[in-house]
Amino acid sequence: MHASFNAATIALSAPKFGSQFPAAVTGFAKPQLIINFAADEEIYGPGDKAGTFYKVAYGAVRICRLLTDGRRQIIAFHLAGETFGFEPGLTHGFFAEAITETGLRAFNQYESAETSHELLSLALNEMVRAQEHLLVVGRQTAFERIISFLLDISSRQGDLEHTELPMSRIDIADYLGMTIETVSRAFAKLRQDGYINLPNARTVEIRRGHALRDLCE
Amino acid sequence: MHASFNAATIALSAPKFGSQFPAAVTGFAKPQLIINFAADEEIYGPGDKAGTFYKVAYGAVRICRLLTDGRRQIIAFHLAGETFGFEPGLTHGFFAEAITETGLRAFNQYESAETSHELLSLALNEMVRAQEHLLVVGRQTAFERIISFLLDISSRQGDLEHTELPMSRIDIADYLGMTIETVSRAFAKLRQDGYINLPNARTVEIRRGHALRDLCE
DNA sequence: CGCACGCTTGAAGCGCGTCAAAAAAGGTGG
DNA sequence: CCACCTTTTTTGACGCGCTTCAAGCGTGCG
Repeated sequence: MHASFNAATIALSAPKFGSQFPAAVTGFAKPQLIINFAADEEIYGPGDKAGTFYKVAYGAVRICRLLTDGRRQIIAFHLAGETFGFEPGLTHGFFAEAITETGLRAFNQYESAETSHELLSLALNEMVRAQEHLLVVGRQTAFERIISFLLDISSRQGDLEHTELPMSRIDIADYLGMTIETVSRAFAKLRQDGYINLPNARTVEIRRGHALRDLCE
Repeated sequence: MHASFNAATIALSAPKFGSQFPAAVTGFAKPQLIINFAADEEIYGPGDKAGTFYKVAYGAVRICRLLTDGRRQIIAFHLAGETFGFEPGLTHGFFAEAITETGLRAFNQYESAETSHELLSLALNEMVRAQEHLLVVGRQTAFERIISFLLDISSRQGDLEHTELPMSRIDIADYLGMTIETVSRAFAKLRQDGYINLPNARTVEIRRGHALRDLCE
């Protein structure tokens, strides 16, 4: 909560960041302030002022939304190197929370016209990510969803054979629109069938990535 | 198929359109060419060259994606006045198809830097639409999904008490991640419980919109 | 150590999908 | 306008996949 407040404060009140944005987004920033969040700490929530976006320095972030009875849908996970936080209006409509201990670099969305094209590209990619996730959640079986998820995360981490899952089974379930029990059973089945190793609950070693790809098309 | 080819041709080879884009997007265009499509005609498909976006003059459009075994997910419906077609890469990743007889105005995405902000806004709105739809598909019951769908479509058409559905039950099912039978049963239940009238399969009269809103939160 | 929390596994129930067929709507030609 | 066909929608019966409920298991931390 405290660091969350700092995040907004720093990002919105430090005009000196302006000239660095274009370079920073592409990864060529000068040494820059990193805002740290503890596990499960809120980064922003519905109603909070928008206009800032974030690049994950380390850790992982979940974007989610709740129904009034507590049902939760995680819209996206963001890992190190990825960018999130853009919204069309003046305020956020979703929660962003640190999953593990996480560091973020903040950028002001309206600071520089030069970033507009870059920002458009990021927004479009995020749009497509959500759209493709719709296919997974809407039309794939529980088993296929887990496979899609594992292939997605492992490819984004760069190492197919050794994948660290920063998120809990509950997070995975709420991302894929299922329950933790079904998530767990799907993992167990994949291990039994020799597609993956599970040294522990948060580590996945994909053994037959190509075969897995075929299983969820 | 034939008109589909025309669409791409006209939009990409007519530089005279350039100066009109900013005004056109905001609805102040000079008289402009409308490309017509028959019902179920493809507007573009995966692999087709992107860089053009479209504003629906009349009719309705579905954006969808297929799994290899034929399962289909409709990502979005676009009604008269709405804009679609932006993609991050050089080629499209989805199908766009006319649902009914439809007329479109085409715009070149890269023609004018002035549209960049406007385009960003459109892309962000489309991103949020997809993200919110994820909550519906991932976490709501079949019954709630139908309610969300009806409220969404009717509000976009402007008239809550009299809503025309341009799309079939199959389209609705593929949009909400369910089957046509379940869609039909949900409609029947809503009618039995007095929430809606169904003069015919494509016309819905919402009788207790506020109560419906409460039912799906 | 022992409690707490996250994960796994089992058993039972239910919502939705599947299969099947009737009913309604739309389209065509006479 | 009606007869005939096709397509869409509705309705019913049944089965399965996933959720729910419940209990064990492993691991970390005070």
